[in-house]
Order: sequence, then structure tokens, then C-alpha cells
Amino acid sequence: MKQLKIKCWIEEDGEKFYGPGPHILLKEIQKEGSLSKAAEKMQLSYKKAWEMVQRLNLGSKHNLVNLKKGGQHGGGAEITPHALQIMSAYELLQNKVKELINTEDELMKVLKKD
Amino acid sequence: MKQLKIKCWIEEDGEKFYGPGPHILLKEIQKEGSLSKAAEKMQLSYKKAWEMVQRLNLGSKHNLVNLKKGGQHGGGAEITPHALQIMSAYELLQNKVKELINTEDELMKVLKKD
DNA sequence: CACCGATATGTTTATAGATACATAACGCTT
DNA sequence: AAGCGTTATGTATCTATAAACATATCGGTG
Repeated sequence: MKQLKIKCWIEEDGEKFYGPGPHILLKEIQKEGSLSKAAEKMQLSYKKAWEMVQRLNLGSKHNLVNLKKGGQHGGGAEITPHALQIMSAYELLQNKVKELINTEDELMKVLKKD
Repeated sequence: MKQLKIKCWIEEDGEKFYGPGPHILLKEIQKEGSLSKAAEKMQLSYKKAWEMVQRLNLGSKHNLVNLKKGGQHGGGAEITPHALQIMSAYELLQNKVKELINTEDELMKVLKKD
């Protein structure tokens, strides 16, 4: 059965800044308090997760994630209030987009004949 | 400056069937009447364009493109009425989606501080 | 001060995708 | 039957991305 999919993301000068991947990563960091654990949950290598965080932090005036190394539990990761703003605005947009394709699916009607 | 981008496509069993690439290809075929010329216009190799057409035709009960080889002008390509239906429904959806992100861009407001 | 768990980063290897090149097949026209 | 332009398809190479592996760094704790 054919499915209609949709994706939205933010880019700057042609390079991706924020999209589904980083969004899930931020949510996992929020839950876990750790970048390595968040990466594991996402089936993502730690390195790629770390690079994502770099892109997010360097591509914005204010950090989205604060990383701490060493200390009591070896370190940790936490998202900033700025990240929270982006995350909730992104989810809001996603919901509106999903609602749109569920109600106005002329394209799916055409494809149902397939 | 950060930009909000959005893309929609149709897939079946995880493999892409119709999206921006095939859509442009069909439009070029419609204009040119030739797969090789359409591919050239899109900066696409003939081979990839041909494979796209294969996916479109094999992934649907009815062909989206009819290819003819040999003959007066060496051959040619033309899109079917079924393709026209999909194309216009796809553009309709695209327009609605674009309208949505232009009017409801809470996410961009958050990012303007960057 | 050695240990631990997490962050930080480089190097190598493997895989997939794109690109380039080459050539066959077709059928109308002359 | 030779020529032409287009479709049809295989192969080899290059390239960019992902995966795997290795190791360094930090700072609180016992």
C-alpha cells in the first residue's frame, strides 16, 4: 500500500541545520541526560550524534545542548531553553502538516486505483 | 539566513515511488517528448532517468510514461493520462503545503533570533 | 592518585551511490 | 540496406557517506 510522506527541516546556505534526526536526538538527550545513551537509543553512533550536536550549537548563536565531561557520573548532556523553543515549534508545525495531508489527500485518492 | 524547507513524496514498502525528482522528470518529458532530452534538461544521466521511469511504470498498474524506440525520429517518450492526474494532484498538495508554512511559521519566528 | 563513566577526536575500512564510458537494439527514412 | 536519433543495458571507476575501531581527555569519588 502506498503512503504519503512528508518531511520539513531548516537549512542555511544549503546545509541542513534542524530536521527529524536532530529533533529526535534532542528529545532523547532530554530524557537520558547523556549524549552516548541518547545515541544508543537512536541506533546512532556516538560520533555522529556528537557531530549533530556540534552542528546545532555552532549553527546558532545560543547552544542547543550543553555538554559536560568528567565529574561524578563521567559527564552528561542537557538541552537549553532555546532548544526547547525550537523543539515545540517544530512539533507544532509537524502536527499541522500531518493534519493537512490527512484531510486533503486528493493525491491518495488518485493512487488508490493502483 | 535560515530557510524552512518541506518535501512530500509517495512510497510503498519503504521504497520511493513518486517525489520531486520524478515530478520534474514527467514535466520535462511532457515538454520535450523525449526521455534523453528531458534528462539533459534536468542535468540527469539518461540512465538514471530511464531507471526512474522504470520505477514509475512498474510500481503502478498503469504506465505513467510510454516509451517508443526506433522510427522516424529515433523514438520518443510521452506521459499518460494517469500521470497527468498524479502530477496535478501532487502540485495541488505542494501548493497547500507551501501556503501552510508561509502563514504558520512559528518556527521561523523562533529562529529569527539566531 | 588510580578508577570510572562520559565526552572528544582521529584513523581506517566498508558500503552505497553517482559518474563515466561503451555498446546494442529498434524502426522509419532515403 | 545504410543512416539517424532515441531507447536500452552492461561495466568499470570514482566519490561521498557510513561504520568500525582505537584512544585521548576530563573531573569527581573512594
